[in-house]
Amino acid sequence: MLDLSFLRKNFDHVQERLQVRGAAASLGRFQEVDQQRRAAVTEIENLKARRNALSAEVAKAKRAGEDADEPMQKSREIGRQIKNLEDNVKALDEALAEILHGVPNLPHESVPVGSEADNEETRRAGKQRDFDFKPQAHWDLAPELGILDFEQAAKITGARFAVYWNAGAKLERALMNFMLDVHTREHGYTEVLPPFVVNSASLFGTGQLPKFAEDLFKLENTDYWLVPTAEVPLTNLLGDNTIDINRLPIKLTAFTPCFRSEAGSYGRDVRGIIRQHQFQKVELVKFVLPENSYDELESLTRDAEDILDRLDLPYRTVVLATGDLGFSSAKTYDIEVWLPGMNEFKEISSCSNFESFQSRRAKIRYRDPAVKKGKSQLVHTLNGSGLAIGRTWVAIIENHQQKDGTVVIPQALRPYLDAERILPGGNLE
RNA sequence: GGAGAGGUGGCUGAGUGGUCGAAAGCAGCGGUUUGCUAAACCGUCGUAGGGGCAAUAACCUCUACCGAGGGUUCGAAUCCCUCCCUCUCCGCCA
Repeated sequence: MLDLSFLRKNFDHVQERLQVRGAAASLGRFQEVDQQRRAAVTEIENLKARRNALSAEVAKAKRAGEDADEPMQKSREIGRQIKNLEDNVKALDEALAEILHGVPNLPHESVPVGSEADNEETRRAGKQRDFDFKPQAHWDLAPELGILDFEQAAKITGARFAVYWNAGAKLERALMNFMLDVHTREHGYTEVLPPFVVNSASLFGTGQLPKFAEDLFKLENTDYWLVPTAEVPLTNLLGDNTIDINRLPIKLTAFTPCFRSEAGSYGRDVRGIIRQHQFQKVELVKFVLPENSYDELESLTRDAEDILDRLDLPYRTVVLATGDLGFSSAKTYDIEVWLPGMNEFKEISSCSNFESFQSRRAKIRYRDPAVKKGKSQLVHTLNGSGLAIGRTWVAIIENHQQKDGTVVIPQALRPYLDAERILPGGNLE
């Protein structure tokens, strides 16, 4: 959410910045509604001031044992006027909120202008292997190895779910532990295990609601939703809070499953486990001082890339162009891992700086006693996948597959599996 | 699931219809004093929105906020209704 007074004072500038991300229309009738609302609010407040004065008169008269019919009569009349106006303001409030909640964040000036085609590669690392055989896609190789099964998942649940067997399940668990260990022991994140179910207020705080409800799973007859990402519980963990400046930056990491309805993506990534209704992820979230947030975005992205480096997985990092940015983000790096079986780079992490877009919604502030009389200010929030475990699983299977149909486990992961290789039949060796 | 007790500022906690944005204490901030640590004393101390005003400074002023939302009333922290949350006991359960 953008700052209301900033928006008022810099309307043309905001309009311009929204234009470059293809959201110029999102402001709608903002100015008109805002003006009407302010006029009505001022009128109500004036009436309330008069009513309060009259109430004081009533109180005074009654204490003195005098008659108070006249001010009571006047006050009652004003009360009626206020009631009428309040209905009007309520409607205008709702209209304004609807507009404001639907306006995406403004792109940072360093973000390339354009569409997805204008995303710019900022880094490339790891060596893409030369295969002396045709590498298989994971949706062929993994079921062949007996570590991944779609038919039984379809039976017990439905499409876009998978069952992991044997070494497949262990690999997923090993990746979870490996990622959490690296981030907590070496990158300075604090591990959290949050609820996998959140309420509407939390989803509003991070920006999924009200606009993207159709992407989520909601539990029937409740205000509960399955988390689409740990970003939601982690970011809202500090919601409605004023943080002491000495505690910043706060860096959190969590493992959670993530649930997404994938409405509107029916034709895409239908094979394999690239796009599932449930996948596991280790998430990184930071709360930082505004002046540091872009440095923090760089280091957060490095923290995510480090996992790929350690797993000998080739990748490239791209900065998303304005038109490809997510709703809440001011700047995003996508990390894309190389998948030789699928023969393409595939997003495995998305690292974003939301500036104050989320903290304004979720009310996450900090106080600096040295500045502005210690008035509280909004923190900047960031997050990124560190990493999506399912896609990392795919990357390991596809990149480290051997001609004989086995998969070599990367060195860094061996202590977690106590094995070097996945054999046909889904066993470890 | 059943019974009961509660939710008030950064914290503790008073307040059952008007003079309450809210006592008191603690913490914080500014100062005075004592040779240090520490203490004592004085002062100050919520948030948000609008207007004065051109200003994201100061000041003045109005409005709102005592878990959330409705209602009663000239007037609500206080009375009524609904919901949420916390605690205690019982039941059930991993």
